[in-house]
Amino acid sequence: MPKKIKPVEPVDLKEACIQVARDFIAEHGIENLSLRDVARRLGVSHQAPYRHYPNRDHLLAEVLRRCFQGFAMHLDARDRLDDPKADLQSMGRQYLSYAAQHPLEYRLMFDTPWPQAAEHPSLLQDARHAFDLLLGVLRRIHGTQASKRALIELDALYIWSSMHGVVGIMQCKLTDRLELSPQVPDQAALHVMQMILKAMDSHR
Amino acid sequence: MPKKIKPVEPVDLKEACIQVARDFIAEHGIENLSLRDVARRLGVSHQAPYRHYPNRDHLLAEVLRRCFQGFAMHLDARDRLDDPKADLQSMGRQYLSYAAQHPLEYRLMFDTPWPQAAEHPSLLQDARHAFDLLLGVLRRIHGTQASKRALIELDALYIWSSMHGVVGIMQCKLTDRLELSPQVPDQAALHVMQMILKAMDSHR
DNA sequence: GCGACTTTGTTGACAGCGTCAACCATTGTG
DNA sequence: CACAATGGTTGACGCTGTCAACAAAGTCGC
Repeated sequence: MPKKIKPVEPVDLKEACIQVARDFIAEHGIENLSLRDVARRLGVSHQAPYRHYPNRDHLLAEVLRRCFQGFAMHLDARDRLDDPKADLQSMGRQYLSYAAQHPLEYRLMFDTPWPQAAEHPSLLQDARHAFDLLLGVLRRIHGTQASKRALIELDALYIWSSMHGVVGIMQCKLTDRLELSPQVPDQAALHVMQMILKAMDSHR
Repeated sequence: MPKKIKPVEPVDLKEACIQVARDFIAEHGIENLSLRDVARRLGVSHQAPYRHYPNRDHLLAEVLRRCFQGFAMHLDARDRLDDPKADLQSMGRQYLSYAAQHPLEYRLMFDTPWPQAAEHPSLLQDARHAFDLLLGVLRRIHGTQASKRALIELDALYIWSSMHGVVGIMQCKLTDRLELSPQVPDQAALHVMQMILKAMDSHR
């Protein structure tokens, strides 16, 4: 399977590596990705990518960054609604649809130990940008007073946690294996969103 | 570092492999664990473990199973309280303390792609047992009528999701990197538990 | 124009990995 | 005693990431 040679003569090998790596990960997940395979698919020697990335992790970090950009764009492309709580729901649905459409990228972003993040500040920045989208919606709900800042961040972490958790549980198909009631898996994500809104409603 | 030879002559190499693997994972995480290293630490040839495990994943599955057993025991060792909601909180705290004390095992159980679960039914069984502890507490809250079964399972998934999510976010130290308000990281887990209880309180 | 230097890519090596195959030692059991 | 099973060893294979040396081509100072 990894023999699919693509004898391109890329204008920019650096960029081509990222693209090939993204495609591979989207199809087969990150675990079996190797730099040598990337090189092979580009019809280039196994060391060529090393001219552009000091090591595997740096390529990974760049791929990860692109994923976060795509993720943020996906969230941004939601149906925007005037009512902030309705907008939060819309964002939640969009979060779920991203996870459903790009399960492997999702896992890469949120379930894979990051390559020494300190060494990749721009990665951090793009991740932060995605998080800011959530903070933005919450600011519309709670207001922008400085006193609310901590509350907003706590709610953001809570919402993110819950959504991330349910996606993770759905993705590893644990639901199948725990012998739950038949309708439960389908409803789980929705239920989580309802619970989040309930908890938000009873806010001080 | 992996040169630490331990020339034991174990009564049971099969068991010793598990123990060494567990120790290694608890100390260095799973990513760098290799069967050859396990063998080396046991002062045994690199193929010896293959007499007892057909491949790497089968050893991993066994390690994972032990982790779930330990995890369930930890949850079971909580302060048991008569009030079911207080007991749920107690369980939540215990969940957090497990994650704090055994971060690498925790990640192994919940953030690592499982070795083809279908092939390891006993692993599934032990994971299920841990989940049952949560279901048990929720049954004390919601009652045991059959009509409540789906609701209980949905709540269980929700609670698990939220707790798992916040642990994951705390563990990958994202909180440090998102430039949150200083007090937020400390309060995050607590806040999530409060939100869970709020959502549960406003139940139909 | 030309040498020096940089950029980009190639080839070849090395050690570590999981795994397969063949072989050896011990230990019951018929 | 023969024999098979059990548990361990040695050696190989192809894969990986990475290091080192080298080659070709472009770029700059003079």
